[in-house]
Amino acid sequence: MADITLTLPDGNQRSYPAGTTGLEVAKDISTSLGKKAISCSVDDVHRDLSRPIDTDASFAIHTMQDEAQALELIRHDCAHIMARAVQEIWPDVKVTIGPVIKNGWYYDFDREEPFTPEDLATIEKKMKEIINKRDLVRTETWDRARALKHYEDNNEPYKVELVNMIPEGEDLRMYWHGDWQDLCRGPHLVHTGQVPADAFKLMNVAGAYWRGDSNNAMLQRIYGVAFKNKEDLKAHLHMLEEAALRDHRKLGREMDLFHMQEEAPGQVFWHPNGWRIYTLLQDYMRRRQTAGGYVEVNTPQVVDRKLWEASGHWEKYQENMFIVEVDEDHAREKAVNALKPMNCPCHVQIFNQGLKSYRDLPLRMAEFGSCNRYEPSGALHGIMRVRGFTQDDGHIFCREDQIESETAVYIEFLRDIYKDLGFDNFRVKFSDRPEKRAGSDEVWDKAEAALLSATRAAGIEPEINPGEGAFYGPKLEFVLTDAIGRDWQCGTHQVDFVLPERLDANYVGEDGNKHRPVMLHRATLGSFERFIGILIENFSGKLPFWLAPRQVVVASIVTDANDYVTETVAKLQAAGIRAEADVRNEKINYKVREHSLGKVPVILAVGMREVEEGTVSVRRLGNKQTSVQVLTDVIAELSADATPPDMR
RNA sequence: GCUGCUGUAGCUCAGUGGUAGAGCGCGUCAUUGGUAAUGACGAGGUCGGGAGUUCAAUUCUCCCCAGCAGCACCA
Repeated sequence: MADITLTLPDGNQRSYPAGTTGLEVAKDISTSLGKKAISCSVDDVHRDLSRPIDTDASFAIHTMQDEAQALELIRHDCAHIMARAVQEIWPDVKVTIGPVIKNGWYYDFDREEPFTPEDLATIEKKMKEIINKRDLVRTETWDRARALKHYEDNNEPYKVELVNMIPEGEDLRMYWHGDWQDLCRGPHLVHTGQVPADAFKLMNVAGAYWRGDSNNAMLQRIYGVAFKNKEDLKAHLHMLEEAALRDHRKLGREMDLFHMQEEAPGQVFWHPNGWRIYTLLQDYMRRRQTAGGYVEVNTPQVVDRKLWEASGHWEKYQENMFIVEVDEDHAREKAVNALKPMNCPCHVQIFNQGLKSYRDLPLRMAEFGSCNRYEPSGALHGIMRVRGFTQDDGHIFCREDQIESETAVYIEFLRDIYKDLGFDNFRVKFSDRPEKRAGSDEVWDKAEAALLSATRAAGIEPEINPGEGAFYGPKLEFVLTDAIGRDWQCGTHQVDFVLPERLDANYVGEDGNKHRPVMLHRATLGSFERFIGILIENFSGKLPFWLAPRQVVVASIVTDANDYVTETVAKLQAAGIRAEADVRNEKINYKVREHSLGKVPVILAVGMREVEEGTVSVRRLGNKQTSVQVLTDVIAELSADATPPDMR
C-alpha cells in the first residue's frame, strides 16, 4: 500500500501506510499522546481517531487541552450516552436526534409518559454508570438499505425517516457506545470514560416538535450542559444563578418599575419609576430622530379593516390582530376595525396626502407608534415580548437608488444610539429572499445587494439568515442578548417594494411622471418595552445616571438633620436632579440597604456633622466607601452625569 | 398555539380532606442610631376562576385563566 504524508502543526512531516488511523499516529508520536488523544483534525476536518487516513493531509491530534474540540466531543458523547441511558431504562422510548448546542446538548425522545425531574436524576445516574464502563466508541459505514432494515427491525421510525432524508450516495456512519448504536456524523471520543463524569448536568425537559415543525408530533427534549471539568460546570451554574438575579421581571418588581396582571396579559402597567425610564428614553430618541432628519407624526389606533385589506394584513396577519367590532346602538356605522399591529400603512396614508415630488425624497417619517398584536400565549415573556407596545418606528420613503445610502446613514444612526445606551457590540443578521415573496428577482437582487453593501461599508459582516426575509423585501436585524443569553431582535431595517404598490404611493419624478417610492421600515430600539427590558438586564438594574429613575436619595441619620435634608433635596431638584428625601425614623444602615437594593445610584447621608459643616456624605451604588463633600461640588458632578449623552 | 410544570398575605415561600402559617413588607409605639435589616405590638388571605366527588375541598377530579421553561410563531 502506498505511503501517505501527514503534516503536523509544527511543520514536521511523517509518513505512514495509507489507511493508518489517527490513534495509530498518536501512539507512534508518543505513548502518552496515544493515551491523551481524543480526536484529530485531518485537513482541518474534525474526525474520529479510529478513522483511517487515506491521503496526504495536514494533521493534528486533539487532547482535552484543545477546548473547542474537547467540548464538542464531550457534549456530543453526552448526547449519545444520555440516549443510551434512556433506552436502557425505558427500552420502548424512540430516539431521534441530539445535537450539541451552546454549553451542552439536547436529545429528543418520543415517549408516552412525560419525563419527571426524578427521571432526570435516574438518567444522570445511569449516564455515570455508562461513563465508568469506559466502553469503546466504535464506528462503521453502512449502506442505506442496511441502515433502513436495521431501524425498521428495531422499530425506530424517526431514524428511518432520518436515513431517508440523507442524500443518495452519502455515507451513513454508525456509532456504537458499547452495545448502543446511533446514526451520526461524528466525530466522537475514543471511549465513554473520556467524558468527565462530574462535569455534566441534565437541566430540564421541554416539548419540541419533530423536525421543528408544529404540524409534527411533539417530542420530549432533555437539555444537558457539559464542560471539561467540575469547576467549569460549577462556574456555569453559578453564572445562571447570577443571571436570574438580573431578570428584568424580578428587577422590575424590586425597583418598582412596572407590573403585569391577568386581566391584561402581555401588557404593561408602568409605575412611576419605570415610566420615568420610558419617557427619558423617548425624549432621547425624539432628539436623535429630529437631529437625524426625521419628521414625527402620530396615527390612529383603531383603523377600519378596509385599510388592512388594502395593505394585505387582513389576509396575512389577521390572526395576530386585535379585532374591534363596534356593534352598539351608538355606533354611527357597524364597522369592523382592528387595533393597528404596525404603523406602516398609516404612514403611507400621510405620505399619500398631497402630491409628493422627487425633491421630497428621501422622506424620513417617524412615530412612537403604539401597536397591539395578538401574540401566541406561549410567546409572551415579561416586557420583552408583549401584546401592546410602542415602537420607535420610522419609514423612509425613497427612490430605489437611495436604498444603499439611506441604509448606510441608518446603520450609523443606530450604531451611535446603541453606543450611547451601553451597547458597543451587537449582532447584525441579514435575512434574504424567502421562497414565497413578492417582486421580481431583479428587484430582490438590487435590494439585497444594497443592504449588504451598506452593511459591509459600515464595517459589519452580518450573519446570514437564508430565506428569512419578509415577503416584501430583505431585512437587517439588530440583535441584543438578555441576561441568560437569549437573543432578542431590537433594531430592524427592511426594504419594502410591496406596500407602496398596494397602497398606491407615488411621487412625481424629474421627468414629470409618477413613480413608485421604496419604503424602508426601520426601528432602532424596536420597542420601548423590549429595549427597556434589555437595558435593565444589561445593567443589572444599575442604569446609567441619566436614565436612572431615582437618581439621589438624601437620607437623614438623625431627626435633627431632617430640615437640612429637605433643603438639600430642594437644591438638587433645582439643579434638575431627581432627588428625594428619606427622613423616616429608621437607622442609616436600614436606609442604605433599602435604597441600594432599589438601585438608587447615589445616597447622600446627612447627620449633625454634615449639618454643621454644610456638607453631605456621598455613597455611590456598588461602592462601600463614602466621601464627605460640599453640596455644590456634588451637584456639579451629578449634573454632568445627569446630562443625556447626546447633549454633552 | 403545543409539551411539561406552577398558582396560598404586597413579596418570597411552608402546609393540610375538618374554612390557614412563617419571614420580609405595611401600620402603631418605643428607640436618634454614622453607611446593606433596632425592638415590641398590630392589621392583612373567597388558598387563580368555575364545576364535580364528598357529611365536609385551599387540599382529590375535570374545565378555564394566568405565569414559568422549551418548541413553534415574531408578516
